[in-house]
Amino acid sequence: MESTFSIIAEPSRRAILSLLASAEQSVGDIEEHLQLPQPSVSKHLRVLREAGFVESRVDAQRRLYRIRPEPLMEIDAWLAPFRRYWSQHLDALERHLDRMSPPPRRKRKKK
Amino acid sequence: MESTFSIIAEPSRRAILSLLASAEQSVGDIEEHLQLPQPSVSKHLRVLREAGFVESRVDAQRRLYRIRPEPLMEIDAWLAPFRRYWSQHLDALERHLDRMSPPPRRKRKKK
DNA sequence: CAGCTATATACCTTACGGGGTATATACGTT
DNA sequence: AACGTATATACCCCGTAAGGTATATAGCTG
Repeated sequence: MESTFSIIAEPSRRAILSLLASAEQSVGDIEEHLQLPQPSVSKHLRVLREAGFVESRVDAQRRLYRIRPEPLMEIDAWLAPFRRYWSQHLDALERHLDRMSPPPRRKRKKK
Repeated sequence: MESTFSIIAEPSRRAILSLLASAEQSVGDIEEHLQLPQPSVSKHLRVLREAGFVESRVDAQRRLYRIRPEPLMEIDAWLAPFRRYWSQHLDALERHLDRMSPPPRRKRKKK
């Protein structure tokens, strides 16, 4: 687990980040909101912390986690060269997202 | 290998996409630019193609690959909720990138 | 201090994806 | 048709990361 990109490849980690986007949360808050086992949450938070996506502060026995934007900015920066393609496909995104929302179908080709 | 995000977790695939960002390329072109074995390039292209990141057209025995922006737009859209953090950290990104360029140190704690 | 709550870590197991190598397919050239 | 080039696919192997379970650590409360 090295790169910034592989960190956010994990769905639970993206969910955690999205949750933290609105506000600081404790481990327990995350556990409850996302319905994940506590050790799992802690493990993901460790990965996110070590990669700089989040930082924590202590509040009694809890740790409150919050977003650190730098790694996300890095991803945003990586996208820059592709933005010139955006314009032509203004509405194609919605269709794409619709098509992608059902479980990504595995293609069994040439049976 | 399902999600849009896990696709771009792979460094070679990101390199391929970056290469295609500037212009359409054949498999051989990619192979040579990135110094990757040909089967590896073909395999990555297959993954990228099935996930909608690229499309190909035929030119004699070659296949010319080009970017399809939708999945990248999806990532861009996912970043939206975090953009409100950008402003405070205008220059923090550079320092972050500097700090991250050497191999991400694995922490061996409590031996 | 004992016991409770909150969080972190260690350990085991398993699945999956990527690298490498060999081979198949498709088209082009002579 | 035979051969060469371009690309795709099949197969095997291995590392690694995620899930689950158990346990350790830290702080609070009585």
